[in-house]
Amino acid sequence: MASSRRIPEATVARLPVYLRTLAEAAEDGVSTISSERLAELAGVNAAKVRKDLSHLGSYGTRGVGYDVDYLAYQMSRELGLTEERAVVIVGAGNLGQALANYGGFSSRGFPILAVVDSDPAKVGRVIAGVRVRPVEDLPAIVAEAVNTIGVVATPAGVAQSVADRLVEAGVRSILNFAPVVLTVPDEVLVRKVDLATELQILSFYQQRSSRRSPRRSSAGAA
Amino acid sequence: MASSRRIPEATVARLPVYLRTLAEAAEDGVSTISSERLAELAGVNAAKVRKDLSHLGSYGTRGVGYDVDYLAYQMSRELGLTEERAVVIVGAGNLGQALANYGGFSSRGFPILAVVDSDPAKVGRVIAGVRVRPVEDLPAIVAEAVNTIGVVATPAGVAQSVADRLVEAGVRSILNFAPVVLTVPDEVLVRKVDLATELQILSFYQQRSSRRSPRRSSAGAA
DNA sequence: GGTTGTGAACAAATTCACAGCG
DNA sequence: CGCTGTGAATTTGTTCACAACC
Repeated sequence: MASSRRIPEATVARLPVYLRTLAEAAEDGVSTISSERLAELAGVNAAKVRKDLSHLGSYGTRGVGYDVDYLAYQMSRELGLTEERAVVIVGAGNLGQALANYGGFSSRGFPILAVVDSDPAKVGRVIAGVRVRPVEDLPAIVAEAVNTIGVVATPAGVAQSVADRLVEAGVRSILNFAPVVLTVPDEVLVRKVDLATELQILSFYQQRSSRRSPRRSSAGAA
Repeated sequence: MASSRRIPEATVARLPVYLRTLAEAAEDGVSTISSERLAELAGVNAAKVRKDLSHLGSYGTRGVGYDVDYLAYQMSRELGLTEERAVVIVGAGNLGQALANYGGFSSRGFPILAVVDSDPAKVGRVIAGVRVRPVEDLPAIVAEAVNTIGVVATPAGVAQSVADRLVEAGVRSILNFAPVVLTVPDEVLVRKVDLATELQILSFYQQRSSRRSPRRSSAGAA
């Protein structure tokens, strides 16, 4: 038995992928899935899938595979998705609007609590069904829900001050889209998504590939 | 001497962060920087910075540090940013529009060559200064430039067919925002950005933090 | 003195390969 | 027999600590 706690970081990063894959399989009417098949759909290798899942517990059946619904449930629970979560987007510019309109947050369990902006001209507009509120409302907004995640979708220049306000308002997790390293207290969690960085990484591997593939492409089957 | 080729994947992923940090330092008039200072600004540890930079070559001066401009230049070169690059965005929905309007691509060396969409209603609109063109134009668009990177900003359902068309049109690198695992030939490179995934990862760590910090937060100094 | 560059020690992650179980 | 779960082997990445050098 190895269901004990402390799940490796690399595993945690893959759980959402497995979860999405399982949801798709369930929609297709699949009720049982092998590590081999799950690996194929998730674009990883089967041994890795088994090792990853073993960190959650022994939810498979030898000779059979994993029950899709049960595994998905256990995974959701492990990811904390069974608890209430919400998102507040700071910055109603292009990116903030896109994130609000992008259905993927709400549909995957992260309802958008509010969008705020410091520009009075933007306050009052309605984006994705929610009215843009002033940044000053942050403490009140965060108090409205538990476990609220702050999304920083502002220009780089103001990102740090926005982060400070989020922390002050009680936010403990931040998803940062601004190309800046945020400084926050130890107990606050930050993850960064930098779009230009991703392009630059692609650029690196692109130039040195005539045949060499830097183990990043998805399994090739047609 | 350790300037020899084959840069570790983990290092490559950090180079863009160093590069951005160096650019900021240069703007602030800094001409020389130590690994210690660069590490602080980039939010990593100094030994790691030195190890990372050593993979590029010996560009530092003992007792002094690194020449900001020179190091930035070497890094750009290594990342292939001195060569012509361009981006074609597929999908003129919310995300596609946001990505086009988001200045970060163009300003960091990835001009937007075109935005395409399969919806005739969207074709012809002007987004971020470029007219939306029909997907059928992809081969012509890709032929207009070298090393074009395709950005998939479509709903999940059509992402794979879009990827197929990009590959057919000659694209060798794809940045995928759709929550799907794309299947492409081995020589094509794919990187995925999944926004909901990021939230789910935050969610995982959020629930189990009362004091424990999962080594993800940025250095805390105030 | 100060800072790089790097071997060596350590830690994390991946992959192998197979025993164990249904 | 088939597939999971996992120890052991391997690979990759991080950190330490210091000699080399300006």
